Amino acid sequence: MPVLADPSIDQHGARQRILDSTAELIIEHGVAGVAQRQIAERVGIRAASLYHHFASKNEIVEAVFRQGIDVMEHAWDEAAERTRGASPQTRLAAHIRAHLSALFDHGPYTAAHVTAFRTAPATVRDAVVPMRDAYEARWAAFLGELAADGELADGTPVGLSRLALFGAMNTTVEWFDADRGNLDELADTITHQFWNGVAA
Amino acid sequence: MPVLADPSIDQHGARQRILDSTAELIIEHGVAGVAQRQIAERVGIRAASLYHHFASKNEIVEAVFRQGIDVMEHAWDEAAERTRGASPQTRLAAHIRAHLSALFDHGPYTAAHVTAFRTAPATVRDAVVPMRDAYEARWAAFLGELAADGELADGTPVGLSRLALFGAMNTTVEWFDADRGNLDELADTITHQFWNGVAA
DNA sequence: TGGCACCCCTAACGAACGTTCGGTAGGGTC
DNA sequence: GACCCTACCGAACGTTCGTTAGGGGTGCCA
Repeated sequence: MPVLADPSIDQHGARQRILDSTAELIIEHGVAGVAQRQIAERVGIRAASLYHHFASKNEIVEAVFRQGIDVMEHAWDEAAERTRGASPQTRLAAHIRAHLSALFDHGPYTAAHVTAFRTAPATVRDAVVPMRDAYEARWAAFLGELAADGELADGTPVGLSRLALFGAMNTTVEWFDADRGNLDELADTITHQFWNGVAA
Repeated sequence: MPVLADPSIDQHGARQRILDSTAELIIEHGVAGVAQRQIAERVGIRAASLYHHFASKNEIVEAVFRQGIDVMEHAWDEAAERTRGASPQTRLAAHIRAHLSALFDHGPYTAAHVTAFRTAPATVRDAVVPMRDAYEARWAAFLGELAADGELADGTPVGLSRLALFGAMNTTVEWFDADRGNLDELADTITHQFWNGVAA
């Protein structure tokens, strides 16, 4: 069986380059602000050729979002495995760092997802919601476990706290420059602020 | 001088209804996802009639953003005046509550601004940036003052902490339902989390 | 009564949109 | 040599986009 001639390699390359360009453009202009001719130009093909790889624009967008959630989930799993049995704060720090890694270290997919999901067409949103929910459920379970173990302050509204943390993490894509800033420091700051607050 | 017959009242009415509809649509679909014919339909006029009130779509969007920042600034000023001389935590709580008020209590303008500014056309962004910066400067000065007074933990990266707080507050528009939830409770949660953290 | 802002209309413009179509170059398979 | 598949193309489709031109009606003021 020929390996080098495997056609799925080339296909994968083109497909992936389409998703890459789309994700970058979505971050910049939002879903509705991206034209397929723009995507095609970045990839180096014509707009009509996109239809060889995807059935529609929405299908491209959906694939971008799915990959963004995939990246988050893999980052979560890796962090969970690496810190199994560690202290609550260590595990929390690892998961926050993993989420930021998904946003900055593993392509533009997660950033495209968290910034543009809300304004995407309803059909796309509906198709992706279950994956989103599954990821959020991991966080909810983790924080619920911490609360049950008495690691969180009494009366902490776990759901609200989680959403506030998500907000703090996800909006970093609007101002954090991964090329200049230090992602570890950013993760430490967010972790410390979430855990201890800023008061003296 | 006739007051009821003031023509600026009617003009203001139509103009404001245009901005209102535009802001609502922007929150839902992003700037590029909103068509002028949609805006006009909500207002109850034809798309061409928008040009009696604004010179272009971008000018409408810019006016929405400006009003959104205006609302934030007024909310800030009101909170600052009301809590002058109070404790740091009281003042912080008032400003957080004021920012959330701007997002949920005073029309869709602030929500449209914080969610859609990043993906708006560059010309619109550039025109609005000075107003944005002025508002952020108020927060920066306030938190800097707290740090100088020793109210914040040593080594707190004030800039990063402020941006994380902004992220937590601004993303509430994605999930908080002002009709069901209690805005005071939300503000208290965010304030407490920012100040004290969630740890037991 | 006439004028004149003001507000909105119908109709239409060129450009850009997502999408479809038929076709072709190149390589692998029988 | 006939056939098929992959990857892409140019051209065009109908629709929608932001925008413009020109006109009509209403109400205040001289």
